[in-house]
Amino acid sequence: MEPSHSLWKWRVTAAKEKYHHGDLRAALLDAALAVVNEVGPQGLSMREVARRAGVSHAAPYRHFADRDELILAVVEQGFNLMQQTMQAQKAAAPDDPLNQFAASGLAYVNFAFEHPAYYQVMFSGDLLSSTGHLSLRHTSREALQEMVANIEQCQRLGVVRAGDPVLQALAILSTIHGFVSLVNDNRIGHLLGNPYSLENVRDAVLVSIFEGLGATPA
Amino acid sequence: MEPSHSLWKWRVTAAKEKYHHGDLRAALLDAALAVVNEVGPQGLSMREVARRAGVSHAAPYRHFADRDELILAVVEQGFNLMQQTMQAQKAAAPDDPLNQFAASGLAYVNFAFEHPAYYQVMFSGDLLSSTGHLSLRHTSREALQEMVANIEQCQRLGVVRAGDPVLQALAILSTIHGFVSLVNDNRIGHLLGNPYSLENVRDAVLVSIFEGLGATPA
DNA sequence: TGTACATCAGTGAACGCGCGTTCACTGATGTAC
DNA sequence: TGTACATCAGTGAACGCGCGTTCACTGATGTAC
Repeated sequence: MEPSHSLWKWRVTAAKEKYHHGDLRAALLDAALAVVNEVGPQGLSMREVARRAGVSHAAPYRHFADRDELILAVVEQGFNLMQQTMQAQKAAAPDDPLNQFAASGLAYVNFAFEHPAYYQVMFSGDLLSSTGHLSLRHTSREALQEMVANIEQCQRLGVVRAGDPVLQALAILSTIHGFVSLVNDNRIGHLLGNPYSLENVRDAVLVSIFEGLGATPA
Repeated sequence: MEPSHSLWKWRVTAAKEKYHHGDLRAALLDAALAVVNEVGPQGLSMREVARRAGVSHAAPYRHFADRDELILAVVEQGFNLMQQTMQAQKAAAPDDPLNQFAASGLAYVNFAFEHPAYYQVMFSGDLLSSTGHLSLRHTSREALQEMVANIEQCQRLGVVRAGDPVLQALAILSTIHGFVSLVNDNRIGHLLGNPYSLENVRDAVLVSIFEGLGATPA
C-alpha cells in the first residue's frame, strides 16, 4: 500500500514531522508577520515567533543572531515589497509627473493597508534596540528624497503649488502616516460612523492631499 | 541647637524620610510622565514608576488598583490639561470662526509638543489592556465632533471649501497625528536636514492644512 | 552501492531578568476619651 | 493634655509569568571513499 518513492515520505513529513525544516528562516519571517497581525507589534517575541513556526524557542537562533536581526529582516523584506509594488503601480499609471506622483501616494497607502503588519514593523519605532535603529535611517531618508524630487518636477511643470518641496513632502508624509496609524490602531472605526467605508475614507484623504498641493491636472 | 518646632522636622524628612508620603498619588503620576519622557511609553511599568517616586514597588497599589488604572489616570489628567489649554488659546484668538479653528489646531499641536509624554500616553494605543481601552472611546470621539462642528461653521460662512466635514476633519486629524508621531519618535531630525527648526516645520504643516481646506481668511 | 564521518539544524533544560500582583507586616497619624 | 486604639499608607518577601539568550545534546543530511 505504502508508496515507496521518497516524495511520499517528504509530503507526509513536510509540515510537522521533519526534523530539518527546509526553510525555517522564511517560515519565521511569515510567523513574525502573523504574530503582528494577531497581537500587534508588541507581541513580537522570539519565543512567540518560534511557537507559531512550530519549532523550539531556540531554533530561531540558528538563523538570526538576536531579536533585532529578526525584526530587521522583516523590515528589509517589507521595504523590498513596498518598493516593488510602488514601482509596479507607477509603471501602470499615465506617464505625466502628477499622475506618477499620485500613483506613488496611492501605492504607499495601499501597501500600508494590504500589509499592515509589515507597515507596523517598519515604522513602529520602539521595536528595535537603539543600535538596531541606526540601520534604518538610510532607508526612510531615501523615500523622502524621492518624494521631494517628484514634487520638484511637478512644480517645474506648474501642476503643483510653489513652495519648499521638503516641507510639502513632510506634510504629505505626516498625513499618510497619521491616517495609516489611526487605521491600524483601529481608531477609525469608532471615530467615524457606519456610512464610511475604508476606501471611501482613504480616497478622501488622498484627495485632500492633492488639494493641499493645489494640484491642477494637466 | 536643634529647633524644636515641628516644621523643622517636617522639612528635613519631607523629601525622603517620611514614612507617609503626603501625596503619593500625584507623585506617581509625575513619575509616570518622567518615565515616558526618558524611556518612552513602553517603559511605563508599575515598578519603574514606583522606583522614580522613591517608594517600594507595592506602594502604588494603595492608590491604583492596577496598571490600567494608573495609565488611565495619566490619560485623564492629560485630557484635562489639553482641553484647558485649548480653551485658553481659543479665548485669546480673534472671534471669527476660521481664527478660532486655527487656534484649536495650533493649540493641539503645541500641546503635543509641550507635553509629549502626555500625548504619547494618551494616543499610544498599546499601553492599555483591551478592557482599559474601552473607557477612552468616548473622549476621542468628542474631540472629532467638535472639530466637525467648527468646519461646518466655516463652510456656512464660505471661508472653507465645501465637502463632507467629517472627512475633512479626519484628514486634518491624520496630518496632525502623523506629524506629532514623527516628531515624538525622533524621526524628523534625520529625515530633514539642519536648516529646519521645529517651529519652522510645524508652521509649514499647519499652513498646508489650511491650504488643503481652501481656507480664505475673512 | 554502501559505509564512516563531518556538518549542520533543531531540541530542551537552564540562566537571569523585569514584570504585575498579593500578602502579612509595620510604622505613622488622627481620634475618642 | 495625655493615652489607647483604630485606621491607613508604605514595606519587603514571595508568587508565577514570559522573555532573551546560552549550551550541551541529538537527529538528519550530504559527502568522501
